[in-house]
Amino acid sequence: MSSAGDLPLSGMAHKAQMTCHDCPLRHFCLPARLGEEEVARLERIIRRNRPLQKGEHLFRAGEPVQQIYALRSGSLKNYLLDQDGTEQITGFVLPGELVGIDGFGRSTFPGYAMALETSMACTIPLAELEELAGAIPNLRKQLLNILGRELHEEHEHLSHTHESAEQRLALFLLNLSSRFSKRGLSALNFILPMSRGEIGNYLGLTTETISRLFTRYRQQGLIDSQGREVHLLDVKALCGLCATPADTTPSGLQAG
Amino acid sequence: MSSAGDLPLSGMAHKAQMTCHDCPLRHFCLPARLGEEEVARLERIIRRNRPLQKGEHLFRAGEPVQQIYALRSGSLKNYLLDQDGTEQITGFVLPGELVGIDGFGRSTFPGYAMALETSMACTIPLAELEELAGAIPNLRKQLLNILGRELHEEHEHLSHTHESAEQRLALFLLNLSSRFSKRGLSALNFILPMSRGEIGNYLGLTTETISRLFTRYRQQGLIDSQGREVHLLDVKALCGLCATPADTTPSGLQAG
DNA sequence: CGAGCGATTGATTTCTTTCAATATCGGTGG
DNA sequence: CCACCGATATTGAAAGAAATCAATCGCTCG
Repeated sequence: MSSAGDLPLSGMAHKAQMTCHDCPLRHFCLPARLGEEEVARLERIIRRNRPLQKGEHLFRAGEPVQQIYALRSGSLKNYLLDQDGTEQITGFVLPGELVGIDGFGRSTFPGYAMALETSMACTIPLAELEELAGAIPNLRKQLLNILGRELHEEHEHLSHTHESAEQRLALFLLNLSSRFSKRGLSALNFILPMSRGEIGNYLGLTTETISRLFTRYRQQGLIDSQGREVHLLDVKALCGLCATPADTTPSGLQAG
Repeated sequence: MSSAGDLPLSGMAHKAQMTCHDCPLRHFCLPARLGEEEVARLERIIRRNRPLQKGEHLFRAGEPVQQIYALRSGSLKNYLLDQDGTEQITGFVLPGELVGIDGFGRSTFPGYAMALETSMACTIPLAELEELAGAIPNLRKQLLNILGRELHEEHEHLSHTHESAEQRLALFLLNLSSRFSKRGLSALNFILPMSRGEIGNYLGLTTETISRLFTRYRQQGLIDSQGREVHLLDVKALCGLCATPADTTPSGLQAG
């Protein structure tokens, strides 16, 4: 396995760009759409955190929602704990994405955000953000955009729920690939920040199933992989997996 | 089967309350948190639509996002069409809920909204709403609240993806029950606005599985049902189903 | 160097789907 | 008013996909 292009996410936005203005993720993040002067106003309310080590929490369920976060570097998992203490991963966060937005309208966070690797986040106080959103139309718009997009992605993910394990994992890999690519990393060669178990948990499958699928993909020449290192060899075929295998007649459910 | 308390959703907010001020759903909807004068300002930008008949679309994928909607009465399903034309239901909308919010940040709606029964919706022009959200802090806050809550509910739903069919349907019925109840309808006796097939589609199960589960629940005395009419007979047991089936055995009453 | 978690692989079981055959409901038109 | 129609719902039997149970391997970390 070569390792060309396998830059870790933790390397992103690492240098001392402590301002949105200089942040390479600026155009995906909250400051997108903002003019220079507006960015400066946003920057003024944002604080930076010390880096999180792998396994550390950015926040936990039950903590008061006084701020949300934007991930600068590294990666996180969001998860809920159901009543019997089982972890349910609801999503993975890459640099430039907001964290904690499902806490809007609640006094305390409903879930957890844990670093999958060394990570840094920007802290955005909620009261100040809401106020600023009143004053800056483009910030308001961007906030709604992010929420709307997030909601739609959730819907898409949900709509894949009933597909086969094979399709779901292919979709997952392609989704990651596209997100890495948007951040200037290789779309074809990357290192998974999460374990097989975490992928399975997220997709509603077991560790064993994920492992078997990786093996099968490898045997079919769709990917090459070793541990968390993944190379997409045949993106077209992976896409093909995601589409419905055969055209099954969409029999029921038609309303007029 | 008695039919006490089985008020149809289409009866809600039916009389000529054409203002938010007089709308019984006001406290769940966008105007929650707003003072009298602010409600009046919101009202001024809202239009009412002609009623939708069952099967009619409130909007379709690809239509420009110039407005969102709030459901006044009746019920809708939201769905996506995947590339091979299969319908994927992403949610059901009850009175007082916003529709089309996953269109924020897009030029066109990603999905469809179709009436499950005769329904009425309020139309909220997006440009005006965004502007008003700039001027009214509580409106801004409520908008974010609704989006945040929606996102969280989506996460919860997602986190149930890997549970058994039995658990998922129980969760679904209890969720509906709670939403009906919040709207002043009976929590125990209600009429499903959607078909078995639509429930299955939403939950990632087949029509047959849903049908079998209804039969099983009925045999176990958990519910009584006939067609779309449902009576919850043993809410506690239904809740029990949702909790982990595993070794949380309170007493040995449960037969394998 | 040992311990332990994560990954892989195999065998078996279980649940849900699929295929197939009625049954029932709601509406329509004769 | 009643018979008929299509759509929806129910039920059974068989097939299939993924979970579960179980064992091994490999790597990282202390």
